[in-house]
Formats: sequence, structure tokens, C-alpha cells
Amino acid sequence: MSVNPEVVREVSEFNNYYNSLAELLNRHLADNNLSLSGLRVLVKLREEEDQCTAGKLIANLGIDGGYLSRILKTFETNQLISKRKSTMDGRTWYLQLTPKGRKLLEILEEGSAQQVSQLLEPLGTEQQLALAGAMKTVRHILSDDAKISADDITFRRDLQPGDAGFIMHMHGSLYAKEAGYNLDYEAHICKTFYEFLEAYNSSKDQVFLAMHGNQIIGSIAVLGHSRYATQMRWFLVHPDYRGLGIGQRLLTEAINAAKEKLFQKIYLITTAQQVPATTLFKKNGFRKSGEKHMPMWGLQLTEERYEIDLI
Amino acid sequence: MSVNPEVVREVSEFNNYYNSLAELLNRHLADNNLSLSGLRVLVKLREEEDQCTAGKLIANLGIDGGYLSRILKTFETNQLISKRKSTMDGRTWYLQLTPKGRKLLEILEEGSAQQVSQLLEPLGTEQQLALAGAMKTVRHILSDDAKISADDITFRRDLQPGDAGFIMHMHGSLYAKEAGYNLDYEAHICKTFYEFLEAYNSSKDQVFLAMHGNQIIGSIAVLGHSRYATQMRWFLVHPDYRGLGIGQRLLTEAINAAKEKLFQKIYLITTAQQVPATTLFKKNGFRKSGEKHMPMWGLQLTEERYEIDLI
DNA sequence: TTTTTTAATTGCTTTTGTCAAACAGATTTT
DNA sequence: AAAATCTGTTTGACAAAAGCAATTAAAAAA
Repeated sequence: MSVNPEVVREVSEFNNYYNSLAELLNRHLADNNLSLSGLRVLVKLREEEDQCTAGKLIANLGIDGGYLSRILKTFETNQLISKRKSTMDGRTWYLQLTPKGRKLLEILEEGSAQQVSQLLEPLGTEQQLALAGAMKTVRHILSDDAKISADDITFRRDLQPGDAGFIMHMHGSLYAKEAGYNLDYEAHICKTFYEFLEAYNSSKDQVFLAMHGNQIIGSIAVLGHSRYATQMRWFLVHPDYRGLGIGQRLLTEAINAAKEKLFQKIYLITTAQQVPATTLFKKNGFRKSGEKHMPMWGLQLTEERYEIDLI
Repeated sequence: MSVNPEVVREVSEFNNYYNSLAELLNRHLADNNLSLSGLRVLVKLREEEDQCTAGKLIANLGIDGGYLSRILKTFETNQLISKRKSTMDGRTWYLQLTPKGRKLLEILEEGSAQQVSQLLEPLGTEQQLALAGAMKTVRHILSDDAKISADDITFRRDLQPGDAGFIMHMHGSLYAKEAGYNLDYEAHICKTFYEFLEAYNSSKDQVFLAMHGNQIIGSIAVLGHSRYATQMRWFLVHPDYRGLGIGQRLLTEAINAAKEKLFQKIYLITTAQQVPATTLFKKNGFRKSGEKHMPMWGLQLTEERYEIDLI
């Protein structure tokens, strides 16, 4: 993949900037006679719990072996870690934090939190949240193991100001990018929201949102259009968050909500081109009840109607 | 300002993570016999151009005086910097980079860029952009001198998929937060967009967007409702970007567009509570042509109508 | 003028980190 | 099975990075 020079510049500048900041944030380490490397070792040991060897630390942290050996020795004499000889290989030792080591880490983290708090103090609530979000993004893009997991996702069932607009935004931009729909599609979505908001009634309508932090990353809704039938709409999961089961979760919630509200059937309109979505619909008991070829959103598409009976 | 513990956690974790990454990114320094402190000194010297003293470096970089003195000495013997005795104070020296020093910095930055490129290589284009954006955000929130300037803002006059939704989102969430409007307001905005998108005609309608990167941070539009009059709508600048003259710029563009399209007047509807906006309208020649007290968006508001004649 | 303060330097020390050699257990080769 | 090789860890020697305290010289204050 080619590299954008603008991006390189920003990353370099960021690195430059962060180097100064890091100095500030790591100042408290010295108070506990710990080097940055020492800290990283302790953190890693806690992470690996019990199955960590010196070699693993060397490989993972990129520390020189000799230096590490000394670090570990002082840790041992200070009773921050304990060693346990491997039964398989007489050369290797399994390293683990002692309660004292754990405690120190906690103290360290407390100190770090204090430094950070001081840094954040002058910022407004929103800026703080924006900062956390941006940092999470950085980490998440750069590190393999900071991948978003399903645990990071929360769900909301109330519609707050700004939500509708954002869902429309997601639909407009993502369908344009992924399926090539034109502006008409967003106009259509806008119309559906207009109709919905005009007649919003929580006893028959239900929106679900998948959130990452305070960012909407997925949506679905069931809208009671008659006594018996409810329409499912706005089913979408942001591409960065696909494959985590969020779509299924939203769909389940929507179906359950429709059942709870005693609707007899759910129907939805989609296009044949939305393969992953239609696959999911079928897997959840929906069946196709109609299709129609027509020009839509600047393309030649096949509009499909799916339905499911809820008893 | 109180500090959100979730944010503290993320910042701490980020710091932890970035410490490892920094090691990687700063590895090339050793190739040039430079410590991180040394680099920071050089960078600072270039920044300050000519008026930098050792004291200033100590204060700004937080380096120990003795250590700095030695760093500077080796820099001088390597002809990376030159000293010039102050005429005001016989104790202080003004430090400046020599061409050789400048050159070294460039080489260093080239090396850094290479490291960064390697890091970015496996990422997709979008991820790279997202990364740069997030880093910029971090820097921008934390550092005083990375404040956004008017130069960073660009303007766009086309409406792309996703834009409408995002403008609605901004209106919904910001007016809720800043003015306490309820969901009805977003429904209203949605209605205005619905009407607009149904009958969009570029010969009479014009949207302007203020952008920061690829993020919409301000908007305005003039919508030709009749042969003679055009309505101004969706005038909003995100709070993080106020005070940079973006509002005025948008307003000017909108008025000019209305003139170009040969409309005779512009009118707009707002509320008396929008003091900064109405002030700007008046300053630009608008006059109040009506007002009406009424309950709106969950509050008791005064709806105001403003007009301006364009000859 | 004397005293105090301030900008920078120097001497001494500790901490941090690197490199190469050594060592001991494990694995492979002969 | 003995020798050779490889691997995980330790040790010794050393260099670089950084901090602390005392010193010097010019400036400012008393």
C-alpha cells in the first residue's frame, strides 16, 4: 500500500510532540526507582500472567537480554516478581508478579492517573471525550491487539438529538462509498426519517443503536406502520465494526422488540445487492416476498421485500 | 473542570502503548549519535530561529542545565550550532543552527519519515487518513500552539452523499446541547432537508460547507423559494471552530451566491436566543422583519425573521 | 560597595542501556 | 554416546544518558 506523505508528516510531527509529553507523563516513574523499561516489563508480566519467560519479554519488548536479566534480578531482590523453574526446559524460568509487584503497579498507575488528570484538568468534558476517542483510534489502527472487541460495543434504545442526523449521514456516505448510490439515496433516507420523526410513537416504534464510546456505529429500527405489521429500517453496521456480531445482535433486538409490541409480522425493503444483509435476514427466518428490477439511486437495482411472521 | 476516569484510563493506556511505539520510531536517532534530548534541542533551535538561549531550552524542554551544557558543547564542536554572545547580557549566548545542523535535522527527518512509512505501509488509505486525523486531534486538544487556524479550514460548495445527514446531526446535537432544544428540532431540520433534497436545483440552491480535513465543521445554504426571494438556512459553525471568522466567511459566500443567482432578497428564520448569529446578520445588513413568541422545540422561544435586499 | 540573583559551566555520580563472552541445559549430528 | 550446535539466560566491561551539586562570571538589588 502506498503511503500518503501528508500522513507521514503528521505522524512524524505527532511523534515529535508526544516525545515531550511522554517525558511529563512518565516523570512519576522515577519516584518509584523504575525505568520505563522496568515498567513495561511489569505491565507485560501482569498481562501474560504466569506463563511469561525472559525470552518472551525480550521478543515482545525489544529489550536487550543482558539488561533485562539485571532488571529482573533487582525485581526479584525487591520481591516484585518470583521465578519458577520450567519442568520442560531447565534453562527457562517462568516469571510472575508477586502481590507486592502487583501492588506497585497499582500505585504506579495511580500516579500516572494523577499526572494525566492534571493534564486533562483544563480541558472541557467534550474535549476530554474527543481526546480519548482519538487516542483509542490511534491505538486501534496501529496495534493488532487493540482490535475492537464486541465488549467495547454498547447498545442504546433511546433516540437522542443528533442521532437521526448521524444515522442518515452513515447511510448516505457508506452506501455511496460501498454501493455507489448517489445523493438520491440520502434524500430517500431523509424522507423515511422525516416520516418517522413526524409520527414517532415509542409504543410502536423502536430504534436501536450500537455505540462505540459515544459514536454511533450501527443502527436498526422497527416502525409500526399498521396494527399488525412493522417495518424494519436503517439496518447498518459501520464497516470498521463488522464481523463482531453487531448486525446479528441488532437484528435480534429488533425482532424481539417487534414481538414484545405484539406485531404479527415484520417486513423490510432492501436490494438484492446487499448480500451480507439479506443472508442474515434469511438466517433469521425472513423470506423473500417480492422483488422488482428498477433504476434507483443512480443504478439499476433489484428491490427486494422480505418478511417474517412472528406467530 | 472535573476529569472523566474513563478518559484518564484511555490516556494512560495510550501512553503505555505509545511508549513502546516511540522506541521503534526513534530508533534511527542512534544512527546519528543523537539522543532524544539532543533531537529535541535541535528541533527547538530551528523553531526559535536565532533568539534561543540555553535558559530557554531548559525551561521549554525540561532538560537539566548541566546535561544541556554538554549537549550544546558537543553540538558546537560538531559544528551543528553556533553561539553568539548577547550584547545585553554577557552571561547569555544566543544559539543558532548552522547549515550543517539544519542539514542533519533534515536527514533525521528523512530517516524518521522512513520509519513512519514502514509503520504505515500495511495500512489502507482510509486508515492512514483516519490515523493522521486522530493524531492531529490529540495534538490539537493537548497543545496550545497547535490551535486550529483559519488556514486549516477549507470550503466546499458541492453536496456529497453523507453531507446532508451530517449537517442535520450537527444541528440536532449542538442545538440540544447549547440551547436545550428537544428532538422536535432535529425533526424540523429533517423536514427542511427533505423539502430541499426533493427539489434540489443547483441553479437556485447553493450549499456551502466549511471543512477541517474531511470533517464538516460549518454550513450555510441559500434556497431559492421563489423567483425573487431566497431563504438562508442551516447556518452553523461547530463550537470548536468559532472565533476564526468562519461564520462571516460562510455568510459572505451565501450572500454573494444569492446575488450571483440574481435574487432580490434573502430572508431567514431564527430565534432571538441565537444572539451571536443575529448580531452577525445585522452586521451584514440584515434587518428584523418580524417576530413571534411561541413554544418551540420544548422551550418558549421568540422566532425572528430577518431580511436583506440585494438591490 | 557589598550582597544576592541569574545564566551557564564543570566535576562527580547514578541510571540506563549495549555488546560480547560465558554458561548451562537442550537438540542435532556424527 | 560423544561431540557439536543451538537456545535461554547470565555476567563482565563499557558507553551513553541524565541528574545533582558546586563553581564561575556577569547582572541586578541592597
